Amino acid sequence: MKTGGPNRVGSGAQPCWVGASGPPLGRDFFEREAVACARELVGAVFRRGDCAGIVVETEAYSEHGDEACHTFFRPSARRFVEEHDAGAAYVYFNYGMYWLTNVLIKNPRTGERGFVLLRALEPVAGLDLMRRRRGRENPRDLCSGPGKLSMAFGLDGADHGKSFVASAEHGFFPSPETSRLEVVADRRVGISRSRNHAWRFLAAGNPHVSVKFGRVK
DNA sequence: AAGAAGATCAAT
DNA sequence: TTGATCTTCTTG
Repeated sequence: MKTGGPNRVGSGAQPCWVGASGPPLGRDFFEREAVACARELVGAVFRRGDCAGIVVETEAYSEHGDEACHTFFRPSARRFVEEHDAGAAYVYFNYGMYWLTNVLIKNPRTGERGFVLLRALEPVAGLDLMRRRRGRENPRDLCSGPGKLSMAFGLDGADHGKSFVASAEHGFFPSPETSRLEVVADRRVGISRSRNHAWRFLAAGNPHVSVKFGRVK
């Protein structure tokens, strides 16, 4: 599919964007377990402004039984979980250089809470804007990592605390890819604690992931 | 006040 | 493999 801009298609109350096949994911999608949300977000379309991409890699972090989750060692993260609703953007600055983007997950029935880290997207709209923001040409260099995709989509501290439940500004949409893609689970990337959990989810064989399946040390 | 660690990236 | 770069949290 050739993409020049954010071609709005379809009609009616719910707009559909490039690659989207239905209404945006609502709050209830994020009111479940983080691991299930992370797995099922692979294949969805994320849109923000004129940019959009298919989610091809995510990671789940859980408040309980997971020492890699920020809530385990950051009081500010625990406060964030208390003060925000499911679907809120948790955007933080890492290594003094990059913003990383998460979605807050809260299950009101079980009380389980956690995050889904967006690790890689396959760009489908707004590529020229992404190229300008990233200073790179190759589509594979635009969103193939959590720092890269945040930069490509212009996500930063100003988005921290905003809701990712669909708005005029941004949202997640189901896409035909959701059912077409094969999703595989692997160990998470770049962490030192709780590395045993297979909570990284990838679109099998997709060239836009940050680290290929099986390549985590 | 100072130090260490950290969910990364790009160049060498 | 290494350097860049800085916020959050802990310790003294």
